[in-house]
Amino acid sequence: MKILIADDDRDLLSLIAFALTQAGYLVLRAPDGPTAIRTFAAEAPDLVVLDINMPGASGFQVCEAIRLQSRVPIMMLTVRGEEEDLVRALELGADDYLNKPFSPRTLLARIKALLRRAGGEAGAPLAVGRVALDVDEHTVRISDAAPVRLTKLELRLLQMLLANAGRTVNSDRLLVQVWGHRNSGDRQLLKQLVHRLRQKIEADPANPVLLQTAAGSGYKLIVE
Amino acid sequence: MKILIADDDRDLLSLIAFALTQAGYLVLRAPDGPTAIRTFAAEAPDLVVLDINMPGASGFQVCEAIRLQSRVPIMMLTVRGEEEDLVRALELGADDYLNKPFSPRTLLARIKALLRRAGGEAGAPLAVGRVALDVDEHTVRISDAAPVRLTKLELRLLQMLLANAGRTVNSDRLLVQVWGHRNSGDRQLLKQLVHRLRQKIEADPANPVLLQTAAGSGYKLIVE
DNA sequence: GCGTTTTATAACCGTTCTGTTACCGCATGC
DNA sequence: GCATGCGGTAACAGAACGGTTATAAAACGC
Repeated sequence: MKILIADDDRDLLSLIAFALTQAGYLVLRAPDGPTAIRTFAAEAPDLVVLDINMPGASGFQVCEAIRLQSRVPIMMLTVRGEEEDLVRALELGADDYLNKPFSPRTLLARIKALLRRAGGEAGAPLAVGRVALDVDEHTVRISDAAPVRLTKLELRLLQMLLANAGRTVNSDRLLVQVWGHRNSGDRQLLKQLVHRLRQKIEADPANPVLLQTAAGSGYKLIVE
Repeated sequence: MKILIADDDRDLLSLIAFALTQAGYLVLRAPDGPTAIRTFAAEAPDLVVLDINMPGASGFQVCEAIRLQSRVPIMMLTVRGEEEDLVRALELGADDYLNKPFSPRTLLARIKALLRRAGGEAGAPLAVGRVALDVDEHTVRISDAAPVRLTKLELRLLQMLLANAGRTVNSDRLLVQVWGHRNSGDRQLLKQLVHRLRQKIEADPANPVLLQTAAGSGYKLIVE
């Protein structure tokens, strides 16, 4: 589980990072808004914690930017009493908020709750239906077949599709989440990667059952 | 074995340093928090002893800073009665504590115990399956073969793998845990170390059975 | 001090992965 | 018809990766 934390208070950032690392999460840090947006695109974390006051781009702007491309759970850090900020954050699509100051313990509890609510808090093997992904080992297992080894990019793509299992994921979003920086013109990369992934996970790659094309928009993973 | 001691009481520092040097350890001293953090980064000691009250940065802060990059054993020196401090220290990831005042003999005993159990991350046994690691002697024994001498780094790597026996350990994590500070670009170090370790513990180093490669992610130890 | 061991750095090689280019088939629309 | 856009496939070259060897630098033991 990857968690992105954006806060310009270095001490607080360290404290939070430490607490979450201890709890077994992989922590990504961002000291300001632009970095947060870039890191989000590059790493596709499973949850985002945003401070509202940050240099470069406020938590609001970051929240908005992220919501354009993802439904990842977002937690906002607010200052007690600033009711207006809170309302605005929730309107922009934040999922939860926490008043400063708070204890790491509280944050951890809320994060766990949020992840649970977001669906499938799984530790190592991320399994949905017939698809079981082992991120550590870089392998997938389809139904009861032998595990197949995946490359870094294949793994990322499958992670993204699995996180949105059953729903179509936009090609542009996949490009951003898998490669992190590419412009949307680079469709060929995705085409190739899908093709290579199908060779590995489909019984009949020419007639895909799991990884289906949504013509004109993107791809989706069928796991029933 | 390098031990870093951080304490602003010069007399106590000298006493401890003397006792540990006599016992055969290499002692690094730090009179304050920032120095401790800097020395840790530069020297990557095998154990850290921290006083809680120090100028510059408290033992808590130093502990936190170290834990962000390493799982090195940390012992905290506390004042009897300050229960809260103790709890906080352990929460921050300290491994043991000692109430002041204490005798050098007691400290030495506790340090030895800490170093002994430092191998396995959650107190894992030093012997798993066919691999038996003797941290004190710097040796491994595979099945019933003769014990093999290991260097410090080889030992550290094997400790980390053994602590996660059967599971893949990420290359970046290994770099951090074995060297303590390296950036992830330094793959060559790990490559070399794995190679040297295989020469020592594998029956056929060209076809490793115990220390296997997980392509794209890291290495794992197979102990069945 | 000296020689030995250990660790770091560099270079080379084969394999795998990734990005690129090209081509094919198909549907759409003029 | 033909041009165009889109998705799938094939082929290839450069990059990245892991293993190996060699050599330099640092640490260690005496």
